[in-house]
Amino acid sequence: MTEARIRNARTRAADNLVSIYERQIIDGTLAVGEPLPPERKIMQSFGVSRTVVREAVQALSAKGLVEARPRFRPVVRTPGYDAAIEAVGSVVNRLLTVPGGVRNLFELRIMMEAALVRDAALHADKNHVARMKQALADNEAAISDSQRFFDTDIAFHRVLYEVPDNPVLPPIHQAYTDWLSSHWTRMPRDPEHNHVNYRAHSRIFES
Amino acid sequence: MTEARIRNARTRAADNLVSIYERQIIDGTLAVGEPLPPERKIMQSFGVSRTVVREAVQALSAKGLVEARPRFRPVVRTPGYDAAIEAVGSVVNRLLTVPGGVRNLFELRIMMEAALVRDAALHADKNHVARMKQALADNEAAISDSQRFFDTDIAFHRVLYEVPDNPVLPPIHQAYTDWLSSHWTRMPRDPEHNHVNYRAHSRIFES
DNA sequence: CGTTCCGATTTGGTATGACAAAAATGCACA
DNA sequence: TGTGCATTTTTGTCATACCAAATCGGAACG
Repeated sequence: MTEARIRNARTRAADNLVSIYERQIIDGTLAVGEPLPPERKIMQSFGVSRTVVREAVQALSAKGLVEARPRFRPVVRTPGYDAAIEAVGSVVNRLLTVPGGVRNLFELRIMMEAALVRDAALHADKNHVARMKQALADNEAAISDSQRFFDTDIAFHRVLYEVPDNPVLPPIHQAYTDWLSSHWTRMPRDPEHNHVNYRAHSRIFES
Repeated sequence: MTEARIRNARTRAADNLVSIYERQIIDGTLAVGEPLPPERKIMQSFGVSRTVVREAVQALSAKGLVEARPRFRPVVRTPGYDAAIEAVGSVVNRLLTVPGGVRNLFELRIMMEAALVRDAALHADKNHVARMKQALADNEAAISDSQRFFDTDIAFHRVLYEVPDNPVLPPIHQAYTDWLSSHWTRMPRDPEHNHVNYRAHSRIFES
C-alpha cells in the first residue's frame, strides 16, 4: 500500500538518511539500546542540514526503529511486532472513541480468542496446559480482589496467545489489553461465570 | 503501552499543534480532502516557528491523519482503520524479511479466516451468500488465467471479511493481501484444490 | 578508593532568515 | 470560453543563533 504514495514522491532529502539508518540498525552496525549519534555529528558526516537530520530522526521514531524521548538522544530499538502495534496506537485510540468503536474491536477479539481456544484444544502441549492451570488457579484465588482478578484474567488470556508459538500473537494480546482496558466501565463483577467458562476450556484440551 | 513512554515526556512544542489539528480534523473543522493551511499561515496563527509547524505536519502524516506528498500541501484524510494499517506498513514489511516472518503472518491469517468461515456459516445473510456465489463463479471462470484467478480469489476472501459487518475486518484483509502478495513465489497453481475447498465452504452456510 | 556534588560542555528544542525549485495563481491572449 | 505564460506562493533545504536540559568531567568529601 505504501507504493501508492511513493510512486508520486520525488526523492525527499531526509528519506535517504532514514534508509541509511534503517540498514545500519538492521545489520547491527548500530546496536540495539545504543543512542544515535548527536544531530550535529550526523549533519557533518552526511553533509546535510540539521533540519533534515531532525526530520529523519522523527521518521525513524514514527517507524518504531528508535525510541525518542524529548531532550534525550534517540535510542535504537528492537524492531519487533510490538513496535508495529505501538505505531497504530494513536489511530486506534481515536477510532475507539467513535460510536461502536469499542464494540467492533471487542468483537474482533472475541472472534480471535475463540479461534485460539480451538487451536489450544488441538495443539497445546503439557507445558502450556500447566501454565494455564496455574493462571486459572491464580485467577480463582483473586476472585475477591477486583483488581487482581482483572490482572490474573489477563494473564490467563495471555497464555492462550502463546500456545500457537507465533510471535505475532502476544503483541496483539498486549494491544487488546492496552486499548480496551480503559473502556472497561461495565462488567467488573461476574467472576464466577468467567471461571466456569474458563474451567470448561481447560477441560477441552486435556484430551 | 504508550503511557510507559509518555510519563517521561515533557511537553514538546509540536505536540500541541498535533493535538489541535487532530481535534479540528475529527470534529470536521477541517474537511476531509481539503489541504492544510500553508505553513506560514499556521506559524502566524499559533505564534510558533516554521520548524515546529513542519514537525507537527510530519507527525500528523505519520499518524495517517493527513496525506503529505512532497512539494504538495498536506491533505486531510479520512481517519479510518486503513490509516492504522498503513502506519504499521513499514514495520511489518521489515518483519516479513526475517526468517519465518511470512509464515507467522500467514498462519495468523489462516487462523483468522477459519474463524471467519465459522462465523459466516452461522450469520451470513442472503446478500452475502449471493455475493460469495458470484465471487466463486468469477473465480471459477478465471481458472485458466493465473493473474485473474489470483484476483478473484482475493475478492472471494474479501467477502468473508465483510460478513461480520465489522469495519475493522476489511482493512485487515487489505493489509494481508498487501503484505503477503509480494511473497507469493510458491503455490501459484493448484486452483482446483482451492475451488473444491471453497465450494465446500459455500455449502456450509447454506443452512 | 569509591561516592557525591557542582560547574563546564554538549546536545536537543526552538526561532529566524534566506534562497532555489516546484506548485498554485491569475492574467493576457486567442 | 479555453489556453498558455508570467507572477506569486509555498515547500524543501540550509545556515545561524539562543536557551534550557542533559551529559560529562573533575573536585570535594567520606
